Amino acid sequence: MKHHAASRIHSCRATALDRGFFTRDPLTCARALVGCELLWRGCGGVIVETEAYSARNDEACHTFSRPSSRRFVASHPPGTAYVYLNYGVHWLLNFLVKGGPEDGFVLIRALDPTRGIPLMQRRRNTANPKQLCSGPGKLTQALGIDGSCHGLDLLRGESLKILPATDLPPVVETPRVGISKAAHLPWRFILKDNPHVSAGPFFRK
DNA sequence: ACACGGATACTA
DNA sequence: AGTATCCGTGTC
Repeated sequence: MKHHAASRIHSCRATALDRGFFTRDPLTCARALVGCELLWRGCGGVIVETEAYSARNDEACHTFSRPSSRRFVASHPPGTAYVYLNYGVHWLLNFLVKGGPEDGFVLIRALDPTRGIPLMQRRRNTANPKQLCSGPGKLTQALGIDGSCHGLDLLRGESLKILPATDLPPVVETPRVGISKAAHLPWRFILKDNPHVSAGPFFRK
């Protein structure tokens, strides 16, 4: 049986994720976020693709080469949004993981849209549902997330929320996309057979 | 295949 | 100041 978000969006989800969810290692968090529903100001979708970045010995993690990123980890609680501009073009959304065996981030790479679809279609300038959130830059544009969201605490305020998965979804792990360092690590997690997973530059699935 | 575009952290 | 790099997308 196929596992599409649309079959689950009308079922109940419990209250939003707590801080303890992000007080684990980045790989556990990245895998567990697949199937959860991300909400931001009336728009949102089920997370269908994530990547883990570890602050411990991961050359692809910002903390490896960016002092500002290490300061961010030190001065914010787990669950804080880490948003940055990549290639001068696209905002990318991460969440801080902290206080467990190792700190790090989870990059949100793709959503299966569930809420605010007309608004996301306008922001993305396309009606194609598969073009709305099928990539880390696409989903931030669709949701209207930019640098002003950097540092927002997921566990405070009501505009940014993640609701837990309603069941244990089938998750496939693959190498991370688009990085030059530590590219072999299988730290990308996707919802099996979901059509909204990003294609990526190398069409990896 | 390539253009687009800016923050960050280097070198000096 | 100048340079290298970077967790991508759209159009060529």
